Amino acid sequence: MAKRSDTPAEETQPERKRGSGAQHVYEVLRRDILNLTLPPGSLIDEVQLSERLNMSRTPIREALVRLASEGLVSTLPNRSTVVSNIDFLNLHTFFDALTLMYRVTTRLAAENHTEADMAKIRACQAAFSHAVDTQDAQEMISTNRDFHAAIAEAGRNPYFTGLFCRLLDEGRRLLRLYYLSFDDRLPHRYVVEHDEMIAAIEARDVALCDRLGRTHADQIVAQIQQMIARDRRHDIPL
Amino acid sequence: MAKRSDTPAEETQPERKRGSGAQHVYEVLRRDILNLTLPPGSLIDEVQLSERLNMSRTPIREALVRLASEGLVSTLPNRSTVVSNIDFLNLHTFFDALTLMYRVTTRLAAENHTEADMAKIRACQAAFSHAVDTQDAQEMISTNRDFHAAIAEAGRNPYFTGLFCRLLDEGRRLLRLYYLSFDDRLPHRYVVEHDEMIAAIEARDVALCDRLGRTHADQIVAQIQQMIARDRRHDIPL
DNA sequence: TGTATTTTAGTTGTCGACAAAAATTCCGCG
DNA sequence: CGCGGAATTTTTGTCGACAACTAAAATACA
Repeated sequence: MAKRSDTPAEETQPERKRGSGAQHVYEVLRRDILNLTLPPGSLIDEVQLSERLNMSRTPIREALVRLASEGLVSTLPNRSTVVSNIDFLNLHTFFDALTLMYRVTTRLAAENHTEADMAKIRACQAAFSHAVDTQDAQEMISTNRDFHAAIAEAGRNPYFTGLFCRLLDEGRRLLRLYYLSFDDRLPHRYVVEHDEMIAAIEARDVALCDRLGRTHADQIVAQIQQMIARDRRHDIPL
Repeated sequence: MAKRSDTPAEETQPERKRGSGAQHVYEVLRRDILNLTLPPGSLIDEVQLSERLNMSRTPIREALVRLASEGLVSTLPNRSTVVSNIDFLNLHTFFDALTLMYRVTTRLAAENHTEADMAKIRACQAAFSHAVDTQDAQEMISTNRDFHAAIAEAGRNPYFTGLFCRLLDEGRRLLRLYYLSFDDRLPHRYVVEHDEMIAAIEARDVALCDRLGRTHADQIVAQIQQMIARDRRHDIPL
């Protein structure tokens, strides 16, 4: 495959703290994967990465193992590791899990949130609203994820939070696929729904949170399905 | 021709297949952690392990990274990694997640199971029933986990299956803590409930599966809480 | 004797190198 | 010109070694 000259330059100084090597490459790779800078199916070359980040292959391998156990990359034995591609055939399982987690985390947030949690959630919502105002699609996707992650954190259940964040990241890649140069008026609806969620959480109205979580999930699922359906037309061979 | 490997005992000969080093130590450590052979808080010494398993530190580190990202061990920076201890203060979050996953996976199994799934589930239930008959506590814990994991597999949602298996493993450690030399007549009740679950799944009765999953979870949660409460008495200082 | 500081031992994180396996190229033969 | 197999190249999995860092032991000092 042809090398791309616009690889993200991460030339760090040789001055690095001792334990942070693997952590650093983990964060870099994770960010690039979620931003689709490394599109699904990309081959990850260890020595190329080690040269680019000025470190040995050992910390890179450690980061790859971590990413593999989170499902972000797949490593074939004795073969190169590739960025996991999105399983369009089983998207419904993703939607099922996402919907349930939207509901559960919002409910739990209503029950367990503190004032500090609400402050964080409001800050995330402000960032999301700003991204919508400025029509920044990438920022919208990222801040939307942070908003719901903050709600999950307020729910105080690390098991749900862990699964939900994983799902949100997967959704981040999905949305990024279709949001590359496209936007519509739907995001305003999300801003409104987010505000409703905040109010319901603060009022500790569990039933309302459940309903809002479900409808919000339905919105996003419907949007993604619509995008896929619209995109399907290009797949017809002539 | 590929070389034939003997029984994967503790002391493996230098004859090992190339890619299987890290996998092997991962499985060994995982088994020992879940069996409480390595009790929570145990320090894991890399060089000691490398000597015991006749391999370098590199594959051992890879296995430790994987275990850490699954939460089975915690690795302090520049310090030794220890087996994660059970968070008794936040057990309720564990119970919440476990209950929800019991319900969801059983429901999905009712909707999506095939005949092959039912065969596997029945085989697991037979193994569990046999363990109950022979009063083998360790085998009961292990086969009970496999039974519910098989139901989750039949539900065909890898996100739920992943979280559920993680919870079941955590529960395996919890039960093992209290089942060391103790058993009562409760397991028979589990056999009956398992049979009811199988019937409900096969009948594709989603509502009944939901109810059975919830009550089954309640049983287990109540049992664990009772064990903890009984154990608490010893904690009173005089 | 108790406390602060230095020394020492031990463990982890990183490195470069080497061997095995796969991918690729090269070459002979039909 | 195409194809099968051997040789080469590339990439991964593993190894031993070393530096950085932590914890404990030993020493100095009030």
